Amino acid sequence: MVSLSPLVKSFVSHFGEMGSRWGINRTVGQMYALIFVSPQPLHADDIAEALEFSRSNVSMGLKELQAWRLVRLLHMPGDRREYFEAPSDAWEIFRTLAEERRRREIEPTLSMLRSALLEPPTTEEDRIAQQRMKGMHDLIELLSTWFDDVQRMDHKTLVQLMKMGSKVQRLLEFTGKMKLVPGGKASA
Amino acid sequence: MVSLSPLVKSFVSHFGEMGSRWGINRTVGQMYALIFVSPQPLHADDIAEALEFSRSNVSMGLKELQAWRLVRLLHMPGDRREYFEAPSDAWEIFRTLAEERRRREIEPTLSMLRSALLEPPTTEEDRIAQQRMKGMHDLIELLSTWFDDVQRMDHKTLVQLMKMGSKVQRLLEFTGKMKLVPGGKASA
DNA sequence: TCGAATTTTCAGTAAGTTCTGAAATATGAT
DNA sequence: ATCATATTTCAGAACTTACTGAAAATTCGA
Repeated sequence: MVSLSPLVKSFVSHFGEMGSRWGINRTVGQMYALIFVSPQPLHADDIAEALEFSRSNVSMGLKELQAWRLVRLLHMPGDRREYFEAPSDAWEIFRTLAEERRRREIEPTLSMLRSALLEPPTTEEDRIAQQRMKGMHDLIELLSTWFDDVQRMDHKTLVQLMKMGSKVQRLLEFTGKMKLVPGGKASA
Repeated sequence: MVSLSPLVKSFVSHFGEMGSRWGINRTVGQMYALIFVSPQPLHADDIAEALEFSRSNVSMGLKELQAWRLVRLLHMPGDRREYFEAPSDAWEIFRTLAEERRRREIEPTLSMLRSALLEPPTTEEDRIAQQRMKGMHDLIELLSTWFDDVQRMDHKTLVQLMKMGSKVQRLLEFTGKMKLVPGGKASA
């Protein structure tokens, strides 16, 4: 794969742009995109050549992608270079991204908020500040445990649920009249 | 408010750190945190003084926070300076953030993918690349419309749903046996 | 309309980050 | 153990972004 098709080129460069809006940098975004669309696993020199990056930059980038768990390292029989591939199942990618972002961004914030809320407020200002922090804390925690739960659901159910969209509201209203309630157990 | 309490200080500086992991920069993150916990609306000089930033930096930062719709501009009677406050309802903030990120990050990617998928593939490589792009496109679209729907749901239902977590799965299995199906209408 | 108060713009600099090439290190076949 | 191949590290260069102070523009009361 010495030169990229226009299709792949535009995908790769879009990921470059977008990558920098996320924490990931431009070249790392491009590397990921390239690995993602590649039919075979790639090794570092493939990537360096295709994207015209220095070999060392590719090495760093691959380290970062591994840290995000967005690429998998593998070996080809009779070749001692390291090859990389990206999971092609979009759900798996989404879950990985969500988990990593949560670990890096949400958890630290939650623990900061928790410890801030333990401090006894000394002034009226602090009391109000804590009140707002509590609102933020509670929402983050709610979303966070919900996400945990949802991740454990099976794939098909999740799609079914999403496709229902807000129709689920009617379902809840309806079952609210029965014994199936949050925290309870289904029974007709 | 000439000096910040330790409580507010640590909240503000945490948001500084975190801000830079998001697209928002350190000082803008701090400005937001300060406005968020402040009992009263603040004007630019308050912020510049409290955080020791230049007045012009504060002006830029406020512009950015307004662009993100994270702060609201308001006026105090008999004072022509501009005051800013942040919505204190965590749900509202979450919704705003989600909408803005979607507009800035998701939509452009979706439209790039859509146009990439319209190209007739010329090589086997491109065919595979498009297949992967399609997986990504479909997931993003599913999540995206789902999010739209959910946003339209009322607040209480949403909390109820989240608190159920994966128990919703049992509910779906259960109602699957009745006439309430995705796309259909509830009926006992 | 003038002028004081306030906000915005912008060029220049400071700070931060990304990328490279060269050197160092690691790996595995012989 | 040696050598060829592959990967990593790292100091500095190139680039990008953030921040400031000074000047310009805007706003509103008198």
